[in-house]
Amino acid sequence: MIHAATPLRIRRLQRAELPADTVALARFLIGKIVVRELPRGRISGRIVETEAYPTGDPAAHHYIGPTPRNRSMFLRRGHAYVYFTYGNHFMLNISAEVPGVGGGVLIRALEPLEGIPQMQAHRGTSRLLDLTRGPGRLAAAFKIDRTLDGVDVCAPGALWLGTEAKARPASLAVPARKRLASQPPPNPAPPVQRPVKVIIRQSIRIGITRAARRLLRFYEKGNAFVSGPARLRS
DNA sequence: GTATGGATGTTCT
DNA sequence: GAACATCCATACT
Repeated sequence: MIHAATPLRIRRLQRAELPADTVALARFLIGKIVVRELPRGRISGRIVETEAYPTGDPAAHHYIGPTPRNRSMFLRRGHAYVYFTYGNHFMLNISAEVPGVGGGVLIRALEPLEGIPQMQAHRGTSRLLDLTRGPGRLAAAFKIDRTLDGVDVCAPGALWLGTEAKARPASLAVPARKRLASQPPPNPAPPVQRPVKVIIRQSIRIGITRAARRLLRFYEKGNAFVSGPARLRS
């Protein structure tokens, strides 16, 4: 695959940019960025795999109506729904519909961008491919737990959604020597290798039993950070 | 590479 | 008591 190196600049997504539909949002979020602000620094990762849990889906936690656990999925689109499952793992979802209507997108895998040493510490492994491949792993790497349930991810704070900003044209860039010494460069992240062309594919969802045949999983074809068996990654 | 079983805590039947 | 939007170690092809 052809790759090109570009500097990483992230701008926050506005809620108006998010499609007002769960399935459309699941597709839209592929290639967008999850940003976690922590005292020791920023962690970020590019979304490479999602699953839609749309309104009326019997596999979705919101299917039974609002409860104390799932109420965040009834918030206006762009809020975090974080829950705990299998006795060990937190899962990060993004609410997707209008207030009072249940809908969510599960973030299943990320490609690590910034803060990799912190992710390694949180996960207890140095293996890059194991840091954020799978919903439980990425939540651990990003230190995501119940305290982030209900957070607005379209607002500044501990957890938000971003997208890659276009590199500033050289003619408009502030020369480094004119910056105050105390101000860091706007984007301290190193250049990131990324595919020039991203192909988004669709499949059945992973790990569910109800409505198991619906094609509501989206992933970046061939990306090494996508979870699941090989036939659901290619 | 794929397959299987155990561990864990919350929610639901 | 069972199920669960999972992970890990282990066994095997």
